[in-house]
Amino acid sequence: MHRGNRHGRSEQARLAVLHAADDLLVENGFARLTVEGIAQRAGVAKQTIYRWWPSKTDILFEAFVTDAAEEITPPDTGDLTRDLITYLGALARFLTASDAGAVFRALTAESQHDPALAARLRQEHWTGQRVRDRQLLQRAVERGDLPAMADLDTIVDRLVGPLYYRALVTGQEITTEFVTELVRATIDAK
Amino acid sequence: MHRGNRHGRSEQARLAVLHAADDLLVENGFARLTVEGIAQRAGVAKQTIYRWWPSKTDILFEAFVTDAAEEITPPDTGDLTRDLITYLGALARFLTASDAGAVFRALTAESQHDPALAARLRQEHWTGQRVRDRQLLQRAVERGDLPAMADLDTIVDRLVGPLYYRALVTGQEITTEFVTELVRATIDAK
Amino acid sequence: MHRGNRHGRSEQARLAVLHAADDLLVENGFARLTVEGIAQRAGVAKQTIYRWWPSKTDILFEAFVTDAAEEITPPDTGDLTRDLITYLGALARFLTASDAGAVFRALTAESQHDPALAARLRQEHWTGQRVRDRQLLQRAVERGDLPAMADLDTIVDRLVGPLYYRALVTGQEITTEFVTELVRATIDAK
Amino acid sequence: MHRGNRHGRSEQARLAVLHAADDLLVENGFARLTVEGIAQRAGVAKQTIYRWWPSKTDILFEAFVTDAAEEITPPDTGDLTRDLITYLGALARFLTASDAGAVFRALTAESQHDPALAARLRQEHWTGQRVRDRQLLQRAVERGDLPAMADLDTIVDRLVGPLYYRALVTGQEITTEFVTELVRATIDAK
DNA sequence: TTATAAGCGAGACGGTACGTCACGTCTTCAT
DNA sequence: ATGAAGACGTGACGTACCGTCTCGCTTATAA
Repeated sequence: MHRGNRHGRSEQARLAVLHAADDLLVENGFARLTVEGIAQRAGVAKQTIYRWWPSKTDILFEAFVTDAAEEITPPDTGDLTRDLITYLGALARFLTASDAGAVFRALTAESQHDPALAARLRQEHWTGQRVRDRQLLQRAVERGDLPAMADLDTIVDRLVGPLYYRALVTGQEITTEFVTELVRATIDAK
Repeated sequence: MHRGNRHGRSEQARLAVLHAADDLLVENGFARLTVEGIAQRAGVAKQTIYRWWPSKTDILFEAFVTDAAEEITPPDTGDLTRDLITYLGALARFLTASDAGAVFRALTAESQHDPALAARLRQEHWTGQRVRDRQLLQRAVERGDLPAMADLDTIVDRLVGPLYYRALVTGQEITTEFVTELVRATIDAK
Repeated sequence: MHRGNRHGRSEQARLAVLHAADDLLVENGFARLTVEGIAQRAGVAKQTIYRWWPSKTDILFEAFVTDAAEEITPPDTGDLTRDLITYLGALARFLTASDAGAVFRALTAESQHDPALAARLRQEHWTGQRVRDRQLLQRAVERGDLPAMADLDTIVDRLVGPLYYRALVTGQEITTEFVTELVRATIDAK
Repeated sequence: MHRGNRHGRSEQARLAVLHAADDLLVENGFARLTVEGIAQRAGVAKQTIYRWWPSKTDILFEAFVTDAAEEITPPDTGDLTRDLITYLGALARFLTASDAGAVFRALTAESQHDPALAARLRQEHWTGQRVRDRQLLQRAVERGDLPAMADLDTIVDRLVGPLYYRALVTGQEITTEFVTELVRATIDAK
């Protein structure tokens, strides 16, 4: 329960802040998310927040990293097409319908205005996420389901790119048909 | 510079505001863009801004719509592959390296936090943009360069989605090879 | 109602702040007097206070100068002893029992910690007050009730000094007998 | 430096706090005197201060009582006029030019805002100080240098009052001539 | 000669108020 | 009627200290 400093930081306060930030984001949206509001909701002093987090996006970041990243880990059943359809469906649901996805969207949006946040997202999220995304294809290559010379990075982008695009950029709906056709056209036709 | 009169709104003030907003966004980023700053830079009263624009994103929106949308109109030379590569290259440059693209990124980011802005972007930008994007493929269908039963909407998403994804979401570089491979895999292999 | 700047400062807000500061000082004491409290009581924005007054002592100062200084102007009936007893009695009451006196005590106390305030009190209060105090004696000299060579400044200090001393320093009571004896010993015995 | 034990408080810490408070008051003034600052300067934990002193004025009070009160004990050579002039000169120096006097002025100022401190000053300082001040006159009465019926309390106030008034209230200079004239007029003319 | 407990340095905590920034509204005056 | 100027009420910012609260270390007795 204690660490680092002599007797250290309150884990209770830390978790209260993360949950309060999460809740308030989902309830009111990022525009109305204030450090004072988080402090009040968490029953914590504002100074305690500023002591440990440089800004409110850092709070969201920690909340995101803590409990959200594994929501979008691809499955591995050995059936590439089925795995992809499952995964992209879960990804669509994460991006458009989950609380963790709301945090992700807010962070991605803010990273357009904040290069430091953008860098942190790249280093602490995308590095790992791209590895996880590739693995699905890598295993298919190893099984012989995909040609060995395929540029896996580009294939990953061709699979997930259209989903992020619809969810974050144009706001179009992501239907089952769209996902199915996307996977079929990208993989099967190869 | 005083232009108060009884014959309607000052075009001079309008343009000064749009350019000031544009410049300040590019110079300082969205986070430091304030209505007061725009007013000062434009040599205009704050009230004049609030009289004509509900919020600072509306200023950016007008600046974007006014002089930016045509930057990303697809060409039409009759050679589908070449046109697509040209277009996607221009799109990548727009998204990552142009002033108008900076405004677009800021608006897209804010639209994550602001449903009204999201709706306005859909109605006043994406509706037209998707039509323009489809036309390129539609003409290819008419020429017989693409099969008639193709789901053009999905193909559009498969072409531009990965670009927006890299530019706005992961921040990865968009190389010529990436664009070429993307077009080849999406169109030629069909 | 308007002055200086183009259309200017709100007299209503100014008075509300002065009265709120006065009231809160008397009710709660200086230690609990906060700018936020004054703003709330006055129904005024904190920024409005900071726009016009550098600190809360400046508010009190303005309240003091505005409506308090003339409470301690010496009378002039031609009877020196009687005038002095009347005046010193009023002064004692001002110092120990009046709202204006509470403001004066607070300002004098703060001036011990704040050289700028001390200088302002000297220039804007004591300069005039000492002139008023001397006039009483000066007129007595002119009437021949006091010897012409008397050092009036020192006599003023010998008369009012013990009162301020008791009221502000030791907190002793100031009785009628004390005042009478003080005047008798200082003036009559001369 | 650790001095924890089971037999009471650390004299070292106590003195470090008193000296730190004294020094910081003289260096920065009362307004910038904080418990945290004292703790840091003294190399002592904040809690150690709060364990032994209810507030920062109590620290100053202890510093004042410890090493300052005897600076203003009247002399006794048998020559009343000379003793008074000596004493009032020392008092003036104490009030306007000594470090102990700075502490005294700060405490007196704060006592305007803090009735508990005012009461403590009366009981622990003024009670004794007034006795010491009277004694000078009392001995003169016993020697026959002053009439037996004189109201010694009032005479004390008439002698020291004008000095405190100038030093603490109006900020006027206290010259040798002023002191001499004050004593002459109060004592000799009697 | 060991254990025990008081005093200590350290510093995190919930708070209050600070002084600043920008918001969006308003009123005035000049054009 | 419009625009430039700018004061206003509002609300959040990030900081400074407040006074309280553990924590783990040091040390002088008392078992």
